Amino acid sequence: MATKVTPLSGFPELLPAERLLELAFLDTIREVFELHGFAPIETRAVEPVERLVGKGGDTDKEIYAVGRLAARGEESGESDLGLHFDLTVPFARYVLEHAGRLSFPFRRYQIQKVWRGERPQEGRFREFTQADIDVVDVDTLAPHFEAEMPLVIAEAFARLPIGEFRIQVNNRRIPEGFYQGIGLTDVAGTLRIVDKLDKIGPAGVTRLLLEAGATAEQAEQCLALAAIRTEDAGFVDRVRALGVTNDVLEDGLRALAAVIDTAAAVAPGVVVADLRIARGLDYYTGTVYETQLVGDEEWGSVCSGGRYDALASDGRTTYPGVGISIGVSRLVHLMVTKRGLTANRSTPSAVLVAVTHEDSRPASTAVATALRARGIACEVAPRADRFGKQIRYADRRGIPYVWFPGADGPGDEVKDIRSGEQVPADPATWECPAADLHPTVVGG
RNA sequence: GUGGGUGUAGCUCAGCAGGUAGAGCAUCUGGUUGUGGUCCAGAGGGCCGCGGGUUCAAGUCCCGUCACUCACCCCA
Repeated sequence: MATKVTPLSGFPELLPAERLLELAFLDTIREVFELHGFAPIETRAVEPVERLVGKGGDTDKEIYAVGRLAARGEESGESDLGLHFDLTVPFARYVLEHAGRLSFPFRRYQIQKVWRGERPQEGRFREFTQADIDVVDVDTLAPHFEAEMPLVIAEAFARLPIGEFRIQVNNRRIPEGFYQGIGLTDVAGTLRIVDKLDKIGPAGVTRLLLEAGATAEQAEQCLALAAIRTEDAGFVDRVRALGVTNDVLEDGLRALAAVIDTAAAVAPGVVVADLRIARGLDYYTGTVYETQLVGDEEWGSVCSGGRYDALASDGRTTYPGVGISIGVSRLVHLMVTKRGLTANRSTPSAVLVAVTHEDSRPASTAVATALRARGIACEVAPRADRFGKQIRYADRRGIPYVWFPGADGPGDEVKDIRSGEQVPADPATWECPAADLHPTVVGG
């Protein structure tokens, strides 16, 4: 039965060359994560719904429910399951479940799909991949981990062909204490409004704040705070100059200054204090991160996270943590569609072994086996077409070399179809140039 | 969930005073009988998203519906 196929909005699928690009990104990310000693884990795709709800604010209603078709309408007694919408909530559950077998502080990385049922848009998907690192400890978490997270990301991003980027850091206690200090009680609501600053500008934010019940002076103070952005701990004096005193505020200033001082010493200019950012899910309690690509800030954040002190608790023991997550799908999608990045071929094959005649296919297969034994990815031509077609088969896929087996015994030759150069070669000794061994990232 | 836009060939799109479906690219074949890319010639390929209505006649007008898309919300 021929059913018309249509794309599913928000569930993107990549072509081979794009997937190879994504894999190249993932390889780099994983390598850097492991260089920093993060241990790999994977959690199941589903969690009991009651564990997911209430953790991510408005994401509650975006959770995908999962159930057996046969369970519909029956009193199954099964607990309701939902697909996880991030990797932090499942990780918190994982820590509680396996605490007895883990060593703390526990540092792990996790690269998996997550699902959110929100309306898709450019660079916003319903199914996407996150690459997440977190550190959790028992009862207390040393503050230096909050400086470490963005530095690991900075190292990974520096190895990716994505250009310049800025990791913006804030501490939620700063706006919280500040807003309280000037008499605003709806901290979350105010944060949400101020967060729109980039989109609607100061006048728009002022208008919304006034509508929310703030005075003109309070709105002005909010904007003054949000305007502060420094590459070092200079933000502390600028906040103090606003004349607001509050213990929570002071606490936040101290914490953020510590993160910025540490980060600035290692990666100056990459990690900046930006007091307007407030994002992240509801469970963040202190430091929060957000990352933008320089020149393409309107794309939104491609990496964010923060510190959470109460996400994982069994009632007796609390496991505070801090983590940060790369939006791999968004990053790759934007690189492909906006910057023209892709892989230089649509298959891993470095060599196409031609088939002279169907009768001699075993000889071609033997060549391929010899090449593979030495780590050279290759495939055998699907048909014993005339050589022009076999070369075209390779050309269409970006395969750089075509191997022509000799008629009888020796006499093999390999052709670089880009240059046209063709030389005698032996499958047991031929060296594929390192640059051609694997697909590489091109474009941009 | 709310509002706007768009649904025609694999892809990008044209067609609209209502009169039995087009272009470019891609694919395939041949020129080129075992060495590609250029060029030339040709071919295949469409319930014009779906359902209903108006009409002698609907890809074209009307209504509905679904999908995609942009914005809001929220977020990687």
